[in-house]
Amino acid sequence: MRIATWNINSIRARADRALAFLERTGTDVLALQETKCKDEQFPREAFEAAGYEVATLGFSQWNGVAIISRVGLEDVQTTFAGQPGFGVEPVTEARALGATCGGVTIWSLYIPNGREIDDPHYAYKLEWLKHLRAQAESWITPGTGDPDAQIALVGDWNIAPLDEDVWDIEAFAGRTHVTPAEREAFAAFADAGYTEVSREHIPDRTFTYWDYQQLRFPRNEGMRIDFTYASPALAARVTGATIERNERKGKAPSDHVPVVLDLAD
DNA sequence: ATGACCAGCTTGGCTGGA
Repeated sequence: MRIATWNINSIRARADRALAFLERTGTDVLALQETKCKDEQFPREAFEAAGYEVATLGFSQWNGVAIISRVGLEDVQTTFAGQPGFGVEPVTEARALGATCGGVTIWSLYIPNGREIDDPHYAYKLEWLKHLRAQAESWITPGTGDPDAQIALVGDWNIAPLDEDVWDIEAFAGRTHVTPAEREAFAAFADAGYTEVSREHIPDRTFTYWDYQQLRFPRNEGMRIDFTYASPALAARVTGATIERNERKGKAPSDHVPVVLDLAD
């Protein structure tokens, strides 16, 4: 089975790219982030015509996640327990969508950006990750969950875990995505029993995001912020991973590219 | 060329992205 995650940066602007990607790579399950549309605006028919089922979560033009599967799409969940909202009167955002596809529970995750270190969105980001981690741990803990569960936490984590995950760490002084607190929040998923399964298959300094501005892509000045955490039972099935760098080329690309994961049958 | 932001909505100048 082949699963992939991609921050598409508007599904309406790039449905053709997503369809071509599915056909070209033979991906069975695609988790999307930043679909940037309400559920009723999602171009689901195009994917259904290609033989996929579609689950979407979109409240407005911001955020938005989806799962597209041709190996079943069951038990759709539109939040995780305890998912924080943003604001004084917390508003839940469209950032987490779970579904079971071919026996694997896939969570399409769009972790909050954080904006600036002194912005309330930064504290929100850390809180969001803390609660997701607590739930993810419970899902594979005996008693509250199933130690044999096959769970994939995939998406745009908006964190560069290592200095080599950005083109120039000195350019990120005082910025989000590289702070110790964010990196600790990311590493906490490993402490909870999950393994980030893409890195061992992909060379260092292979990026998943390049800003549209300042020739960042031609200069390969990017960031690696899209990751795939797997539960123990799922991690044991991973046979390979790729970053689809060529998806950043051509007409009207997303600023992120897909991360593809291959699983043994 | 991989080339000097892009998306959506309020449709024209904002916000959000990272």
